[in-house]
Amino acid sequence: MSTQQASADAIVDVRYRMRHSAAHVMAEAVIKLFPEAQIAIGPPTDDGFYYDFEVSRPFTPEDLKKIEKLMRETIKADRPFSGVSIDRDAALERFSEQKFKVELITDLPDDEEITVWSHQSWEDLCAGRHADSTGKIGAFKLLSVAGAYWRGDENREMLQRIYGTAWESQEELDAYLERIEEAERRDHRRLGRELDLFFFDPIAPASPFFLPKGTIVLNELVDYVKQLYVKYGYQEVTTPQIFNTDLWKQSGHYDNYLENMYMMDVDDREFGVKPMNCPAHAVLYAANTHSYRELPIRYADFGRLHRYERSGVTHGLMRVRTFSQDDAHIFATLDQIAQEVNSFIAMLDEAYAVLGFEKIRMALSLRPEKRVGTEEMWDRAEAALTEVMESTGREYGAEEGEGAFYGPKIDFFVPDALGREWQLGTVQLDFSLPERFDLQYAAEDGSLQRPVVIHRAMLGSLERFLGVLIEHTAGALPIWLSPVQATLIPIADRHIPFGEEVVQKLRAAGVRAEVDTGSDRMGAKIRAAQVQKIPYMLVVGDREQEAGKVAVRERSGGDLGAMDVDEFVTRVAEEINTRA
RNA sequence: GCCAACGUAGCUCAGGGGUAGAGCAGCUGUUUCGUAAACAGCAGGUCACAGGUUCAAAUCCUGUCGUUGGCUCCA
Repeated sequence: MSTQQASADAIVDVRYRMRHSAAHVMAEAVIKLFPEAQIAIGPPTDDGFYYDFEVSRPFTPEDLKKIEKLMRETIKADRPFSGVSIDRDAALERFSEQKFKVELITDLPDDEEITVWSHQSWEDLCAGRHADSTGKIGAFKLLSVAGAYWRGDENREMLQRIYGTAWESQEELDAYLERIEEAERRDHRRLGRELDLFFFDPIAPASPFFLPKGTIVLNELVDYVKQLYVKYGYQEVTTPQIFNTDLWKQSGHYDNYLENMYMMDVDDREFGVKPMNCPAHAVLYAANTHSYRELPIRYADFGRLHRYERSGVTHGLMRVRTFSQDDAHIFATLDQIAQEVNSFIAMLDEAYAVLGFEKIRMALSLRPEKRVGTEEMWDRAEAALTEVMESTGREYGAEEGEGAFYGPKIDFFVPDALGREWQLGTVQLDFSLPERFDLQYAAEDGSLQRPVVIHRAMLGSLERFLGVLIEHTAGALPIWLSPVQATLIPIADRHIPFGEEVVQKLRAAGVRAEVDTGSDRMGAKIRAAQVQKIPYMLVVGDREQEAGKVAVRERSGGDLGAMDVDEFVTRVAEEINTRA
């Protein structure tokens, strides 16, 4: 282990202990104020801590202030932490008034050591790792109250969770709070409005309306994906939006996904709006006979999907009720799985590199308890995916039991501005769909064989992808995705005709450009363009007009000086075409 | 779906039982300006929706819808 790594781990450990200790001190304060409170658990988190309580009424902001005050007293008193091991009966006795602790103790395995950690004025059932004393807790702040189910089970008690954050020093705490504020400035919902990309209206809850500018971005993304599809051998198809429920019964969605579907009765028959493309692609495949020579067949579909999501789970563009994906289904032989997944990951890497996504987490999800298919199929499929993952030479997590019931999968996660992870890409093997739709191909020996289906999406939901992209770039999208790529800023009205000429040249070269003809001063026009994150601002005044040039300013603030109009047109068109 | 908070002009927000406010954006006029905000005027709201209390409700109460932060879910 490197020295650098060791010191990073040390910081993580110090923070873990400090935050874990802060949780204890907070519980002590809550019990002082609410003696009847039932306490649940209070662990440290990535940047803070929380503790769950069952109380007669929800906490108010005033309560948080009082709790903070009591916590400061305990921290100031600098009470030492110590842990002791006790036996089960003693533990049950000691926490007999605390039903959640009793439940925890009862559920601990027989050979598990039971410890109690105390900082003198308070003690808690706890596995430990604490600061030496309460004085080591540093700068902290209570952030919010939220409901949380006991043991994460929606059928159990709803508890009140208090979230807090704690850092070694006030400076660190301030820096953390500043990071949160910066993340809020990057919030895609806020930028989506400011940049005129999209908005939401209660008339269609959790369903975005894309304005012309937002639609340009989506279309550019799709155009790019289609370009990759040519290179990687995909065929685009177009399928219906609404299907008779016979399809959903055959695919299994009627039994397993009905609560997420929009259903309707027409002509005394029941129809469902598609939440996924796969059944339609199975119908497409089954419409013809297929030879092994044709495989793999890759059907791509940008069709719009609708999924009813429970109220309370939707979030801006990240989780919506209607969206489209760069979805495709690959019909292949078992032997082709590895190469197909490999090829998909190569394409995904290519796209993510172009889009500037670096922090990707990959997770391999393996067979769940409830599943279809034979053990041999699962063995082969998991082996194929594992082999592919290993061959990438990159880190990935293998998660037992997290696979879909129809096959194992690899998911690709990218964080948003606040560090919350969203699944974008996915590649999933499916043994169920080919069975349900009796899909076949003629093998080399003339026998009829069952293909495997690979579900895969690279960007995933285009809406979610755009949301993450906006947060990553703080709205300064790469030039090829920018709705307006260059804006002409005439210094006085007499320069507008020249500006229009330049814009015509830019547009002829495929550049999205416009003239700011308003009566604002140049400074205000520049500011407006900066706020809109337009990549290039082209100032034209007497000097430029006379010389047939434009004064080029980049949104980064860089001044490239005066350039010949043709030179700039060539340069910017090149930049756009290469997706630089 | 659950817990909580919030919903006032296009946006960001103030007001909090007695005739609806600001900034920005918009429109009009003046200004024609050299790299992040010229000046003036005008217009803009069933205070989410529906009930209730009251002489009087944006304000208090109830419900509904929506949004936000969590939880659960995420084939």
